[in-house]
Amino acid sequence: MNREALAQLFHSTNLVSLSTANTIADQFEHKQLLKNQYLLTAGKICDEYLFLEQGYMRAFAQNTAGEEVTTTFYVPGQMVFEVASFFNRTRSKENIQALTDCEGWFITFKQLNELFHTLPEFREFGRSVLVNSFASFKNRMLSAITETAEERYLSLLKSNPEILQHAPLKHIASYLGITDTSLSRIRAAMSKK
Amino acid sequence: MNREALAQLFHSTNLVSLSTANTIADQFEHKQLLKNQYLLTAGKICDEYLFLEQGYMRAFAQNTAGEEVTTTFYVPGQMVFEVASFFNRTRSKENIQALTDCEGWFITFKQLNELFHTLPEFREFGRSVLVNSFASFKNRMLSAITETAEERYLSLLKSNPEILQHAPLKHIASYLGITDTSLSRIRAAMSKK
DNA sequence: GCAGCATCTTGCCAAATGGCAAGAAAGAAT
DNA sequence: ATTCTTTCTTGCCATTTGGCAAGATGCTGC
Repeated sequence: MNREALAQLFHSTNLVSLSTANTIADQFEHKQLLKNQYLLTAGKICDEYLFLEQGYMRAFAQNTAGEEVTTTFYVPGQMVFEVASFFNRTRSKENIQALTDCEGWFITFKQLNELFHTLPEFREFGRSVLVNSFASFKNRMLSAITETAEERYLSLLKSNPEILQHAPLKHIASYLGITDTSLSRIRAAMSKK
Repeated sequence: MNREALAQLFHSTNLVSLSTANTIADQFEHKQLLKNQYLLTAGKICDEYLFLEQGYMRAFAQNTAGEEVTTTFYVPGQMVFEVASFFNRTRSKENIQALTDCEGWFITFKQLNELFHTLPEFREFGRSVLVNSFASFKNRMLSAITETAEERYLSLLKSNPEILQHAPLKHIASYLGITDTSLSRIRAAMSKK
């Protein structure tokens, strides 16, 4: 993908005009990540606002017991960054890692703010990214506290089947809030139906 | 509380100057809610951006099984509104209700945007509200999928003990993702220790 | 091809949580 | 004060999920 296509993508959200989208896209730099490589490690300040073009990524944190918990899976087309660390300039509690070889485009916090300043339209884009990920987190929260593990697995299967091809079972299990053992059993039970 | 005190509060976030805070506060209108009264009902578009000055509120949604699930508790000092509905101008899936008699100050979506436009500093305030609630949702998500019900109850007890005084058990239970029966048992077990 | 390691499955049993229903306690309305 | 309603607790048992360990499968590097 080239910058022109990137601009098209920004424009296709209907949040910015094509000329604005072009100015924005000009600021982004191309980025490649190899499988297992980190975009962000815990303790650092997230400074990259990445548009994921190809590949799959995950964010994970350590819970109080010290176990790795996958908090988010990223698929192509999404913006990848750690919201709190990026905007509050605080040390991230999370890591962001490539599940497969990845390609994308990123800008830094400084650049993002400059764009926000010179192109107020772009703020709408930024806000939209934030609001939408907020909403999807709330939905996941709701499903986490009201649905069974099997139901949550089925939702994921429905909404993001590609993830299952690219992430090992244990990551999916921790994302769903269960152990890999339980997930394996759930799959076994489902295949018997 | 008067507008001057409200301005002080905005200013004390260190995100806006005192004069900006005054201009902002001038736009807010006072609001009173009686216990059980709704600020927002599902199906409507959230159009009030409310600073909660006194009292306690909750947001709740219906899960797929049709049961009420409390998604958020609000305590004095917080901004109360449904993020996705307010910013995307979509019908809210959630209800926001007063748990006790409440007082606060609100502006509409239109006013908020005008302020964002005339006082770019205020955008920082708006972004901060969004980013911080995002972060706290993520933490709750993490605790929802990795901690036991008892641990989650203890966290709530520690972080928001006032809530327990003002919300009935069933709301707290659904917020924690368990039944009121289970929560009652957890409390019984704890008091025996 | 083979050693070594990570991944996935399965059996056995334990712990956590839920469902239902009865009753106790507390509040609200008259 | 009495009644009515909501809230909270408890007993009995079912279901869901976890912990541990063994084995099976598959991938990676040499």
